[in-house]
Amino acid sequence: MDTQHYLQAAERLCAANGGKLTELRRQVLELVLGYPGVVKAYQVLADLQRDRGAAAPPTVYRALDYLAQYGMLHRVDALNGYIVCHHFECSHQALILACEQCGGVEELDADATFQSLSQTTARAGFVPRAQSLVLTGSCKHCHS
Amino acid sequence: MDTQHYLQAAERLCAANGGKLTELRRQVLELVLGYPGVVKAYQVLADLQRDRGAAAPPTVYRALDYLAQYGMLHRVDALNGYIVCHHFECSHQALILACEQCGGVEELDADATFQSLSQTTARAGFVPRAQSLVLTGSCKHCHS
DNA sequence: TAGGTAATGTTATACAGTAACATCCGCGGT
DNA sequence: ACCGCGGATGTTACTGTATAACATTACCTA
Repeated sequence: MDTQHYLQAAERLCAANGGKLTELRRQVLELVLGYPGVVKAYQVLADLQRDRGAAAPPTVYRALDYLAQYGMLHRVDALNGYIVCHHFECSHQALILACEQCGGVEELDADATFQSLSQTTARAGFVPRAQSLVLTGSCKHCHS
Repeated sequence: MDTQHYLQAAERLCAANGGKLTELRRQVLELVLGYPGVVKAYQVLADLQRDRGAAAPPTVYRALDYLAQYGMLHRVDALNGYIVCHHFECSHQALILACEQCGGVEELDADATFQSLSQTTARAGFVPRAQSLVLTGSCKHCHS
């Protein structure tokens, strides 16, 4: 999916949730799209300051939170960063593989895994919130 | 396992890895043990300052890192905190269930789950590092 | 056009983590 | 006993991450 179609799909997703892909959100989404892997909030902030002259942390955090809330981005806790989700239109659970060596990130569909996890946690009476699972490790290019 | 036996086991674990459960590390471990769920580094720092008069962030982070390195604690990225592992003596993968409502944390053994995850990631050529998986959601006392 | 709501701007600050270097302390070798 | 070494801790200062609180704007609608 190229950037144009991606952004159109993002607009539809926002609209479907009663919101809008505002100029700021679109700009932030494009910035994150421009990075191959995980991006930090303050990197986006710096880019934003370069592009539009002024921006403060809340500005970028609000946009990132919004985009993550509806699945266009995934927050990667282990890395304090964000990655683009390239298939938010299909309902899915994401399994994010973050390489500790090269910083690269890959996303797998993990509906089946999530099912099996849910069964495990059900025995403890625990209901997991739909979310992204993150594994750190080494990717195929990096493991020695 | 009561605190006395737990600390003795911790001492053994440190020794087995060529280290020591120093006074500072023991103190930090006891502090974390005193909390029912997840604890933040700066909470431990405050406790430490109360108990011994002075302490700076590196002091507590070094101790926490050491304890987590050998499995006495687990770091919970999603919450920027740490929890005690009550069964570090059995080799295991931890599956941590963190309740978003009450802040409570439960830990399950997840060797089987980790196996299945590894199989999934192997198809992408990815080798996950042994680590703790964290799921957020709602525990049996809290889901409405 | 007044009033409400969502979004954004602004300031300040809280919270999290680490770099760099100084000091101490226990221990093996002589 | 003394030296020298390495691990652990202390200290200072800083960088990075995130949010609270409030002001302002933009836009829709009654």
